[in-house]
Amino acid sequence: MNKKLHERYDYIFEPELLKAIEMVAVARHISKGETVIDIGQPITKMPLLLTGAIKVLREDAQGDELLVYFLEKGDSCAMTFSCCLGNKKSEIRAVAETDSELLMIPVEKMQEWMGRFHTWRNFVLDSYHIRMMELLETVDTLAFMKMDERLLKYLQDKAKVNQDDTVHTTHRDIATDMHTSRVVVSRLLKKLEGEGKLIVQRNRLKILEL
DNA sequence: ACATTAAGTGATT
DNA sequence: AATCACTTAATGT
Repeated sequence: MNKKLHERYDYIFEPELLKAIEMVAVARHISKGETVIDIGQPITKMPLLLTGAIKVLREDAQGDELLVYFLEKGDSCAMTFSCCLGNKKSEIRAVAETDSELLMIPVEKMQEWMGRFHTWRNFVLDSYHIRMMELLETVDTLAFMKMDERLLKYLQDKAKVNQDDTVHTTHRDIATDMHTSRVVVSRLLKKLEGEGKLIVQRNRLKILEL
C-alpha cells in the first residue's frame, strides 16, 4: 500500500505527512459492487482513493436510487469532510464501481493535520472545491439536460472511470442509477445507436462518442 | 428442455 | 417520460 501512496501523493504531501499517513492509515480493499459506506452510518474514517472508482448515490423515501457522481483515484469524499467535523452521519451511499483500494484515515487525525501540515489543508480544501464543482455539474445535468443527453453523459462517465469504452451493464441497472424506467433506457439506447453514438448488445454497450 | 433474466414493442396516461 | 402488459431473445442449470 505504501508504494501506491507514494506513487500518487509524493508530489502533493510533504515527507512528514506521508510518514504520518503510513503510521495511522488502514489499507482497505473493496471489490466491485461492495458498499463502502451507507446512508445513516456514522463516519469515523476518511477515505483516500488510491486505485479504482466509486459511485456515490442518493436515495429517496421509497428506496429508489440516484447517482450523484463518480469518484476516481486520487479523489476523496467531500461528505466525510463535513461529516467529520460535526460527527454526523452519512447522507450518501458509496458503492465500489470497480475493485478499489482505499486508505482509511481516522477523523481525529484528519482534523489534527489541518493545522499541522499546510499541504494537507490545501489538499482538503481543493478536494472540497472539486467535489462542489462536480455536484453543480450534476445539478445542471439533472435540471437542464434531456434524458437522451443525460444517458449519453452517464455512459461516457462510466466508460471513463472504468477506463473501457465498452460498458458492462444492463438497461435495468442504468435505469436505477438514473432514476428512470428500464423501458425508457432501452428506447433511448436504440435511438442513440441509430445516431451512431454507441452500439447496443446484451449486457454490453460500446460507446463510440467519447 | 426448462426456467430465468435481459431486452423490445405498442398502447395508454 | 412513466407504466402496463406482453413478446422475444439470450443464458444458465
